[in-house]
Amino acid sequence: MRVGGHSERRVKVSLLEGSRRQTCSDCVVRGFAICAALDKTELWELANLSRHIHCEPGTTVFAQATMATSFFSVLEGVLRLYKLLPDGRRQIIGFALPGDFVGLAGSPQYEFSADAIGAVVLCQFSRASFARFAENRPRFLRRINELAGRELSRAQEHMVLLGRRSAEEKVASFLIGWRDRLAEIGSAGGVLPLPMGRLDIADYLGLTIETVSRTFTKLERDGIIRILTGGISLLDAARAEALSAA
Amino acid sequence: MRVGGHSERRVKVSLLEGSRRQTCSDCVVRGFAICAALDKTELWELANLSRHIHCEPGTTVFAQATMATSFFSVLEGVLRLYKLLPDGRRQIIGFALPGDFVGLAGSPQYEFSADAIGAVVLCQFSRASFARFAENRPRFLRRINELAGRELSRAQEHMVLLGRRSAEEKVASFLIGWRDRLAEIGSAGGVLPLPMGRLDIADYLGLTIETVSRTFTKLERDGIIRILTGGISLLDAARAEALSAA
DNA sequence: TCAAATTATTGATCGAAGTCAAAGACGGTT
DNA sequence: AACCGTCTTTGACTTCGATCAATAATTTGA
Repeated sequence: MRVGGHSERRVKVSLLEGSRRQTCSDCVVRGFAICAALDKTELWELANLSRHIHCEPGTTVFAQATMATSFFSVLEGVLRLYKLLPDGRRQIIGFALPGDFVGLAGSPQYEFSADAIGAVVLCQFSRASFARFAENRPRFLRRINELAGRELSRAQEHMVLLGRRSAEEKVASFLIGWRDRLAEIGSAGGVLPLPMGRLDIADYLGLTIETVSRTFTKLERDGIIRILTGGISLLDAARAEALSAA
Repeated sequence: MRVGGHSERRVKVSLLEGSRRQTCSDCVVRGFAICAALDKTELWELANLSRHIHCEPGTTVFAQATMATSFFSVLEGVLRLYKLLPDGRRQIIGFALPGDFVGLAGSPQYEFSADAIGAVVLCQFSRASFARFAENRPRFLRRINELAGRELSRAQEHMVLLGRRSAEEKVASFLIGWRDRLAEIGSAGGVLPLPMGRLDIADYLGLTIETVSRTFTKLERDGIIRILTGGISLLDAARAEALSAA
């Protein structure tokens, strides 16, 4: 039974149930995805290079060290992006949300793996045709730079978290960061859905599943969050932010 | 006195003593820096936007959260790039070597600080004029993408290191990675100069200075490295690589 | 609606890395 | 060459998070 008197049946939280469209011009992520930099004609051209794909929960979209033949833009759902060590240790390097562009790599192979958490819809481009399309479109190239810069900046913030923060700070930072990312893509507040499991959170934060679980429990005991099935509710955002900042 | 019978006076190792030129076309880093994508005319134009600056050891080139008015390309020496937490904890997110381009940020403020380790020569660009120069040069923009992608890929590898590797693996990975980066820019082998101090290494690896020192000593006891002042010699590269990979 | 499988929580114990403290080595200066 | 300040190494001890192990909650599927 849960500690702290919260043994009632947990409220179920779900996430990002959008409608599906088939044309780029009224795409769900049109405003903030890679294609935000394009005009109508270009959009139509790019549409002809793309196809939508639907992934079942748990599907691997692409695997580390395989040939990087495609790029993807997330339309719906969440991907976990991770790298594996030869002995099976896993580091999740990020979660991709609607609007995120995934698969850009320096090398001809993917440098990490990506799989679907829950159902996912992707916009797929062949690497070659995408590169050809981008080649002489400075506006588009600048847009790619912009997204890559944002990605890099997130990676740097994550290095600080992994290298220099305590377990409690890590979990609090994760919750605040997740909340902010959902807010960016326009998700409701109040309750925070966490579609990924504890193991994913652990592998994202460089912790074990037990430590994550204990830390969630501690945050709940301290009145900072309320644990729900499939998510949490942020009872004391200010305190969580304080933990997450310092 | 050193453990293991290595108490003789240590050999001093120094690094990257190149000659200085004032024109772009025979710049030391011409082959692999950002400007590798430019033709003669463009190079001349870009040269007019840049000035060389020399930094004393320890100088801060730019500080986190200040206005990002300039970009830099490293010509000689090494910069440490780091983020600070409010309470003073530091995470070094990378070392910038000759050819590296530094200061690209999503935001108008620098997202990390950079200071010189030893003497450093930089090629400085004003952000605004650099952006204007790049704006309509797809080749140049693609070059920026390429460098940013490499940077991102390094950051991802570093997240795995910080989140999922033991102290010994961290130190071994650092040494192998450093060796490979020096090799890329054409540095001699045999002895590996380490211009940064133990504290820098610790803050890069998410460890304390004591743990780094103990780990160096252990690697030396195990016959994998030999500790020299200002560097190490890799006695058993294969064993170090094994530690660093798995 | 119940049983099996999966995922999350909790407890007890262990160990890798951190902390505190002291000594040793090195580099610069006079 | 001797002194001073800084950086590095080593030792003793502590602690945070990992590991091992069991229980509880939730989901799935017949």
